[in-house]
Amino acid sequence: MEDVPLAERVLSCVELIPRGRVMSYGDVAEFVGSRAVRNVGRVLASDGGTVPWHRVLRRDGSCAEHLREEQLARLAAEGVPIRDGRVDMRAARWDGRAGPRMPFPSRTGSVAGL
DNA sequence: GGACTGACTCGGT
DNA sequence: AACCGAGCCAGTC
Repeated sequence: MEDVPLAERVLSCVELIPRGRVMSYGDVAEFVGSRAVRNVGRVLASDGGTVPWHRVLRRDGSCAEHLREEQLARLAAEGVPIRDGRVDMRAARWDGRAGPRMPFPSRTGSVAGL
């Protein structure tokens, strides 16, 4: 994770996202130790075909136009909660550092998935 | 070496 | 809630 190109770190991170969970572009960037949040999208645009790119979306749960349909379809198939065309980030957002089953640090005080 | 780009994010209106 | 403008930085030309 040091001399490896950012692009590879990004791809590795995306591969780690468990089924049924999502991360925002910003989360991925932070996870790989970069603030190049825009590059995450660029990396996926060129090499995303090899990783579960559909588990990466915007912070507000919406996603890029050209991906919206397929992304939502795939996520829905994995059981990701979707409300009115956007992913329910509160419930599906995954913090790689904390682990797949961690409840959410309560911005809302409630637990994920409820 | 410099300028441009983008699957983003955030704060202010 | 939606729109706008500015900041961000690795890759590409």
